[in-house]
Amino acid sequence: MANMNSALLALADPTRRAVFERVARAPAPVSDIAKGLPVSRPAVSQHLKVLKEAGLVVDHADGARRIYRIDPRGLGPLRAWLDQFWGAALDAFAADLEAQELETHAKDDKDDEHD
Amino acid sequence: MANMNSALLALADPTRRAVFERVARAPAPVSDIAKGLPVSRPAVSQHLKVLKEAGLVVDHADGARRIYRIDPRGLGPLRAWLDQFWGAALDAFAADLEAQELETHAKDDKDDEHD
DNA sequence: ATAAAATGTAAGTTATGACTTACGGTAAGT
DNA sequence: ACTTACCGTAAGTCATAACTTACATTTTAT
Repeated sequence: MANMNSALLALADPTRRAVFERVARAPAPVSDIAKGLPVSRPAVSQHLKVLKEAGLVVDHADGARRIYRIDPRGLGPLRAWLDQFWGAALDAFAADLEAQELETHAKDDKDDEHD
Repeated sequence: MANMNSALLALADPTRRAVFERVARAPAPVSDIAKGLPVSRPAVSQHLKVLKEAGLVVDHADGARRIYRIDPRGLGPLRAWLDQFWGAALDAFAADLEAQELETHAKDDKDDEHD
């Protein structure tokens, strides 16, 4: 998949996000990742599978172990989606909100309005 | 709340993300938002409540209606969290991955992983 | 005053997913 | 060859959350 939807779904779970952040700090085998987490090793394997299918991590064999590392490119679609609302929308929001609040106040304080 | 976790949780659901995108296009009352979606109006109300608690939308009364509009500032923590991995990590990833693949090739050519 | 419109919430149902233990397969050590 | 370590997956349990209908509240219109 590796689209914005799968990345969002993957990162929404706190445990899985902890796995992602751990892998982001340094590449590590599954057992090491599970060491610092309050869930079992198979649970970590399942989380890594979801992260991998979302394009957020990559793995490679190292003997009997599998080393997982972050793939920051998987965050690209999500970041692009966010930027849709971040730039111009932020400025527009401030102006719109202010104008809207002025209207609301004018309606609320109708006993105090003049002109 | 209005932290990164709540924003991520809120935007992970496709229906709720559709509500968010609809509100982002233009402020609208609940009924109008529900018009273009395949779920009931109360469902939209519940989604809007989650989005509001995550700081992603704001609402104000307009007679018997409530107008919802996007609050792009709610995306701030999420964006900041993403940038943790986006900048330097992206460059480091390319170099690390290349080096790692060289090691893998040098040791053995049994790489069977692909997207 | 009554009715209608717009919305939020309560209650109940159901699907999904996060977790566990158990098991099978592969690689390394003795 | 046998044992140990590392890992992925299957099966089953359980909590959560997304949805529905029903109801209560507030505002507007007749």
